[in-house]
Amino acid sequence: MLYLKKYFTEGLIQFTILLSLIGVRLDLDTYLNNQLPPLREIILGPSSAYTQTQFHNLRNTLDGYGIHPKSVDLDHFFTTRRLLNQVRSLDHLRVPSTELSAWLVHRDPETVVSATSQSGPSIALDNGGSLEDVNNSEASAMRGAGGASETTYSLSGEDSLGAVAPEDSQEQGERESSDDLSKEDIDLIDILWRQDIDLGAGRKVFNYSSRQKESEADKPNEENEEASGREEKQSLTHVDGETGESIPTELTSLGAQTSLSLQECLRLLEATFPFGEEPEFQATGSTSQLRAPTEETPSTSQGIPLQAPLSQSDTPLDLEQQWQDIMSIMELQDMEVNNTAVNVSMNNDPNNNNASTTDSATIGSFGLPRSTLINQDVSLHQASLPSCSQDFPPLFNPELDSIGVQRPTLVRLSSSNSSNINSTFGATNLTGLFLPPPLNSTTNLTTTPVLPDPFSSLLEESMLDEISLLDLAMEEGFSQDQASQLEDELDSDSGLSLDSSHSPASPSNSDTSCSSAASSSSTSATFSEEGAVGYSTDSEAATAEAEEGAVGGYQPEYSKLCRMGYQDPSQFHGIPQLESVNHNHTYNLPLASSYSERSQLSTSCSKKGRDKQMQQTKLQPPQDCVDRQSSRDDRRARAMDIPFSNDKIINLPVEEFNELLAKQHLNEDQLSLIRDIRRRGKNKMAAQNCRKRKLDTILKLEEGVQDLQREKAQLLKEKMEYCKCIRQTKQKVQSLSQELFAQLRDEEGRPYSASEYFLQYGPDGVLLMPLNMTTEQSNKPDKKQKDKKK
DNA sequence: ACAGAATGTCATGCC
DNA sequence: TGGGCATGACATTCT
Repeated sequence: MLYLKKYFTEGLIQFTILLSLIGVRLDLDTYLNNQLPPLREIILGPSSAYTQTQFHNLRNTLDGYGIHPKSVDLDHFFTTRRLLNQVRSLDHLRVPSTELSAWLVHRDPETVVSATSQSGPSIALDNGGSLEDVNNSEASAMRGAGGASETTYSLSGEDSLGAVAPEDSQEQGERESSDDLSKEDIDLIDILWRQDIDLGAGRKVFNYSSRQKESEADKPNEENEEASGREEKQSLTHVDGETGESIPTELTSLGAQTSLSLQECLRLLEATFPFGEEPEFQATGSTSQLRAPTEETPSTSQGIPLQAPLSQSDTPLDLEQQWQDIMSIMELQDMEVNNTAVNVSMNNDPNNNNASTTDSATIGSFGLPRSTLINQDVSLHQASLPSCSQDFPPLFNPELDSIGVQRPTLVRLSSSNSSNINSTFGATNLTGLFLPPPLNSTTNLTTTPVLPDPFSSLLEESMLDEISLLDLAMEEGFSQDQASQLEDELDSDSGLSLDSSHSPASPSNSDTSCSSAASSSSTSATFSEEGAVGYSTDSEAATAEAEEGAVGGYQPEYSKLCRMGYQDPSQFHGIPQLESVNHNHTYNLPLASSYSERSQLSTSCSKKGRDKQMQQTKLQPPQDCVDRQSSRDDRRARAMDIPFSNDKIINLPVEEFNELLAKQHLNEDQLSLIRDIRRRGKNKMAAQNCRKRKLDTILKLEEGVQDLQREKAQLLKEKMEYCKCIRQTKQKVQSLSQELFAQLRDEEGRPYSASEYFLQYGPDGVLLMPLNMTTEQSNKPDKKQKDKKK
């Protein structure tokens, strides 16, 4: 009797709620018409997840507000429960409907007993009809204004779910084959419809719904479900008109539809599916379950009804119910279901991220702060899916998606009770999305370990990457500048900052140009400069060229090279290579040419040098700067009246030089001077070449240093990338390990304690090892071996 | 006047 | 052995 009282009281409360809803009805329609489409688009989206969410919300709202007692849902609900029990007996299936019934369990802790009866409520409302006579109860509900009574039923059902055992015992009589049950349900529904008609309710709806049942095979409306939503709504409204109760009617219809869908779903589960692996189920999750039936049922206007609840889902009652739903789910369904959730998330098509986004968006549509929403999601997730702490990571991690396929296997390994029906799980997730923060806080009370927020994890990872790079750079002893430099080098292929002027290209050419300008009398175009005059001879010219070509990078600064003023700067054309070897070796030049050019080009006459030169050459000051510009050997040669040019003296081959000397009758001093001039000249050129080579060597070394630095930078970059990759891999492995561990269940379906067990990876796969067990003992039978994920 | 670079010269060693 | 080259060291020159 206590139960009856409770149910009755509750029925009254719900009835009141329905009345209030009636008053709002018009607004509701408007709201639906105007805002549903956008909401739909925002919340639902194109994916199956959309339907899930919608249906879920609908279900919630229906439970809270509006499953009309008239609806056959009640009857079907009981059937559903019965089916559920059967399914449970199969020990590998979790029926989503269970969740539905569970919603109100917590809401009315007292009614826990309810399990004892679904009939209880019916009796209370309906004048104590037999508990099993759902029809009567429903009829009474109709009379009473329906929604309340229906809700009561649902409550009872939930209660029953909460206490499965009693429920089972009471419903044993009702248990029959699924086929029989369906027929029976139809009959009951017809009875209810008749009663409703008597009450003024339109027969259309009932017939329609009944038709739905009868024509489960017909699926014409499946796809039209959304499109026809409004039409259906209209029809529903029309029915309401008949009854005179517009809203109730609609609600009733909704409830009926929902119930039908649930029943059908159950039937489908039992009859059609082996309860193991219906792809659609796994793919769509709980919602898919719910949705599938609805689609099959031609009738209904799920679209609209669903939407209506969505719009109203903000109400505390819905939230509370959702919360209760989650709680009940948590109680009723273990981690196994959670595992299925993973599948759901994994199977949510390639748009896992989108799915998550959609969820958040949906939440946002309900006016909840986004941040809160996310947290909410997390907390809910934790609350409802304590063992699924790692569900989201795969959801967001594309790499983990591949794992999802194998998850079912893992689940099976972990627990024999695992069910392939993920609907419950999915529903849980969805429900969680809509839970308000306060509820979440309470949720956390029941949660186990804190689960990582998927978004935060993503951000964390990305941030870690950046930070790690910096850390790595710091570890390498890189300063900011070096780091930035590294960045630049990494970005640009031309990391070499060497001055192009350092290029060792064709020094001989430069020499040539310079020399040609410097000495008109030089016999060799390749090396006519005074210092190089010696190479101007045929035999030596080639040698000189080759030698200088090998030297290559000698590049004194232009100003310095030309400071002697013999060469016309314009001839260098700014070519760095040409700047080499511009020294004034006038002593090699013929006096005439030397003098002439000096007079033209030389502008600077150092008094000191002039004096020195004058002293050395003993020339008279009046001979001006020409003498000053001349080299000492030139002056000496002039002073000694040497008949040859220094150029010839220096550059002639030994044989020719000797012949030349032999032809000329020179005294000892002259011969000595000529030999010294030749020696010094050659030594001068040798010195220049030597310096060139030295400079070239330096430049090459510098270039080598640059190359090494560049190579170092590249290696460092690679190292950083590898470190990053390793770090990411470690994180993934860790997350996967946690996820896997969280999904593991012992024989009793309980999760393993992280303080007692750990996962060990080996060539044969993943092993669950006790912490106190050493690696050596790892081969003992008690450990469980898992398939490798990857 | 001085520093520093460029250049020239010498001495030396080597081929 | 002498010529030539390379190079270090020093001196000179120049800026």
